[in-house]
Amino acid sequence: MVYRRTEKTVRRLDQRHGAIIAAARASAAEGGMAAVQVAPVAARAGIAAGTVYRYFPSKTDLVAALVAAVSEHEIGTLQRAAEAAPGPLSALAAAIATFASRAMAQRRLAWAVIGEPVDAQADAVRLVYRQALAAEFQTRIERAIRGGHLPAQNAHLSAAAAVGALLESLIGPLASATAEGELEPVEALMLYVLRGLGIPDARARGLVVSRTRENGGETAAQA
Amino acid sequence: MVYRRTEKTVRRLDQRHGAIIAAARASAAEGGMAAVQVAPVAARAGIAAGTVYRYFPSKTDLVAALVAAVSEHEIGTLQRAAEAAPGPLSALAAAIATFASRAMAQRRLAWAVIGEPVDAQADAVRLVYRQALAAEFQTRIERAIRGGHLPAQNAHLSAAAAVGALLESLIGPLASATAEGELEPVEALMLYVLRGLGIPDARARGLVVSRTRENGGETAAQA
DNA sequence: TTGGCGCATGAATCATGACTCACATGTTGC
DNA sequence: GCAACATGTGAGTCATGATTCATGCGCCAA
Repeated sequence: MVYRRTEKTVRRLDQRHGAIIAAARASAAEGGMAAVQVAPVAARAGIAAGTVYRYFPSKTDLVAALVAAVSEHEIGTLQRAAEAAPGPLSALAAAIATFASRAMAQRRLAWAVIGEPVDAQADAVRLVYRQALAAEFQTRIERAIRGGHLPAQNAHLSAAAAVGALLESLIGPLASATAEGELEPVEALMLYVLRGLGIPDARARGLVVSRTRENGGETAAQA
Repeated sequence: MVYRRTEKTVRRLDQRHGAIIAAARASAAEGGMAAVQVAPVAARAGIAAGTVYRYFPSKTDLVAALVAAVSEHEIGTLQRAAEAAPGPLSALAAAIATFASRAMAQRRLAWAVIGEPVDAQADAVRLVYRQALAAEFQTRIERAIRGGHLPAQNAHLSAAAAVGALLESLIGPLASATAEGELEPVEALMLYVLRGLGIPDARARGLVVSRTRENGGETAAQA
């Protein structure tokens, strides 16, 4: 054989792969999933349209990669926040708060990745993330129930309802009134969600505190 | 002039107009909004594709008409259910229960009309319905707060959160586990939503009762 | 340096599905 | 029955945007 990828080449290819996802991410953050089109993304990444297909077999795969990248990053952040909390209940609250404030900080991107419509293929990937998110909540709800911190309930349903409440009121179409990055709604919503789970006095217990922008920042980080 | 629409003709045209919407509705109920395509809808209505354009200037208008028809019907039903209730709180509960059980009975259609993505144009119409729904809840929440039945809260946000919780856990993508038409989740979810609004003991107060299929039926009714 | 292969290019091709329009068929009023 | 107009038809046109591919360039190893 007369050709083998050199270290340098591999790095360049990897970097380009990342650049394409970053470009897709930027497009999504700007104009939602509808703006994630092959030609514009390629232009943004500084390459030709055809080149995209050297890295992703189809646009669907590109979207899937984008969703996966953002998702993994977000869920990881959320898990770390929860694990740092002292008890099961505050872990749950931390998970919710982290998701909510980060979603608010990047409304458009968050909605594109988790809420907006796409084709059936890509939707499957999105579903995985949505489920992972709900599963994360569900696990912590169950743990809190076992610890006697929450009343008995259908944890699966409650988790789904919490996800829905978060999405709809913070980043979904009904949320259009509040500005991107605003944080007051996050507090009000947390009180709602925690009450729904069975904690009538979350604020008194210190589970919800006025926050400025603890986790809301980190705008341009790559997953 | 030698031609004027006769009563009979007007009726026939109106009926065909309705038939097109019904066909669109059937398509949506079967395969979601993506299945609402001009040619199939026309075939279903027993007419040629071009004829659709004698009744609707564009597909977007057809979708808008479909959404409006379903929405008005649903919101009307919901309002009547609420008004029949004895007090503000049970009116709120009735509105939620009605929406939830009817949505469950027609999951796919409900999701298509209110949740699924479409083009920007049609999305505006959908948003109107979604907002009307949230507004309905919001009004009743505010009324209950004024009556001292609910703690003070951001009614707008709470309404949006309730809508989100309902959509997500009953008919949204995370709901896939439960079968269409099933009603147990409705009860569990109502407890969640009412707790979120500040009613920890909805069942004890008789606001949530085991129901078989009070409002869930009415499958094929036209709006 | 050079043969050989991978990589990049972007104009051309394809697929999908809304929309048009020249023509056919009905309807109305006389 | 007929002129005049409305309504229905569906094959063809168009727009959009993903995907392909013939071509050229650059990197690799001997």
